[in-house]
Amino acid sequence: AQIVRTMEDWEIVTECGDGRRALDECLESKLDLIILDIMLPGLNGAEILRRLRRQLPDVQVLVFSGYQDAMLLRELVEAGAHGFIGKTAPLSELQKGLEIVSTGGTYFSPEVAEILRHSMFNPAFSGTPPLQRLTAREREILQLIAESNSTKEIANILNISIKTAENHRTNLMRKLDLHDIASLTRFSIEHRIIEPPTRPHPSSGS
Amino acid sequence: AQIVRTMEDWEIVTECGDGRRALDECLESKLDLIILDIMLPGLNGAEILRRLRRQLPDVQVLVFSGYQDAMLLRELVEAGAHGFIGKTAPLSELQKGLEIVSTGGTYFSPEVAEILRHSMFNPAFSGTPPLQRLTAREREILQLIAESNSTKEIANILNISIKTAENHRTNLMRKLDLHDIASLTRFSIEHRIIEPPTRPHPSSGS
DNA sequence: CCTTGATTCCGTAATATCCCGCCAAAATGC
DNA sequence: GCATTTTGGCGGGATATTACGGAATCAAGG
Repeated sequence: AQIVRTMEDWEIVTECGDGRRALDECLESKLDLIILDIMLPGLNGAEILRRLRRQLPDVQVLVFSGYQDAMLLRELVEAGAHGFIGKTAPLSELQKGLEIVSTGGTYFSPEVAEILRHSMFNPAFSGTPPLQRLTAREREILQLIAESNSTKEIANILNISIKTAENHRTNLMRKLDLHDIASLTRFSIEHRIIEPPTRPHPSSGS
Repeated sequence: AQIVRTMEDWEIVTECGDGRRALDECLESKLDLIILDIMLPGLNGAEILRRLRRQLPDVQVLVFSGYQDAMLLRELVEAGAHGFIGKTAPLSELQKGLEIVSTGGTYFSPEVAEILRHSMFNPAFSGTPPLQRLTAREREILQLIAESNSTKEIANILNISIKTAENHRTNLMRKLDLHDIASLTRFSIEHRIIEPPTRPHPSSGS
């Protein structure tokens, strides 16, 4: 996650690869604008966004991601993103997005906006997706499970008791109707809670 | 899996969506040529190929798949595939492949052959990949684990005792240096042992 | 202000499963 | 024959999973 402060010029303040740390950094230092990279281990971008919104309702957030499917975009918009830039977008778009978002506007790159418009009138998106039925805490535990953390490790990471972590897992399993870790892992990949595993492909490199 | 018998004309004999059943069908009915679709639940195509080779060394196998990365192709060639056709290939290629393979030859579509040639001289492929260090049985158990089967269920599916299934799992976990189900699931997706989960994308359909 | 609802937190208990050692016999393949 | 694989067992600790109940917190809405 790259965190940018905008005073008179752009200045990179922090850059960290862990979701939970990124959230803490955002909350501590009072920023006006944040460029959020999703797909972070420990706590994914959409989750960071939801929490940021509650505690810092005024901060502007520009999401920066390599994936841009309709579900993910809707999730980010509902979580309060002010803009979205694909990782393949040219630098000019990033600059434009930064200017607009920093002045309180919203900016989505053209293709992204098109996807969002389509999804608005798609009945397939009318029902609340099962992922949204989970609480923030449950989504957090789900990601940690899919990242191979045991219940004890999760409890240590979140500073809660083992039993609490177990209860959260029980609840999210019931809500998702998934009752084993392999299913939760696949579900997390499907719904972009964790990074989709990519097979090493040496034939196209080096 | 589509199984085709070639007598004078092409005739579709069986079509089944389960890997283990497909293997049984192949072994029972004596075929000359098999079109094998990989990525089957229960037992993936590469695994079927390895076993087919042992019991039916003379059968011709044409692999039919949507994925065509270098690792997967090498795996299939080593397992004894006589040909490979991508799912996006035109019907003419399939026809050509069928003719060549049925007469004892080998056919790989042009792009696929190119990928294979490159991989031959790529040092990244020199070392034996960890997946190959597993035995056939261990790969089978690995897939079933990643498909959310419990140890008891695996034992029932394979008609072995629970303890045996546990031993296989223990051994494969040690060989892969992965010690939890979430890791095994992600590994199986990376290495195409199970279907890579794809997020439903309603904006492009119906 | 107070209540409601949701969320989060913590606990006990019981069962099932996982995961790890150790071991050994039968089948298979070279 | 010999190495590998596959099969099976005993024991035991750690963890997962479920079910039950209770209490503190917090964000609204009456």
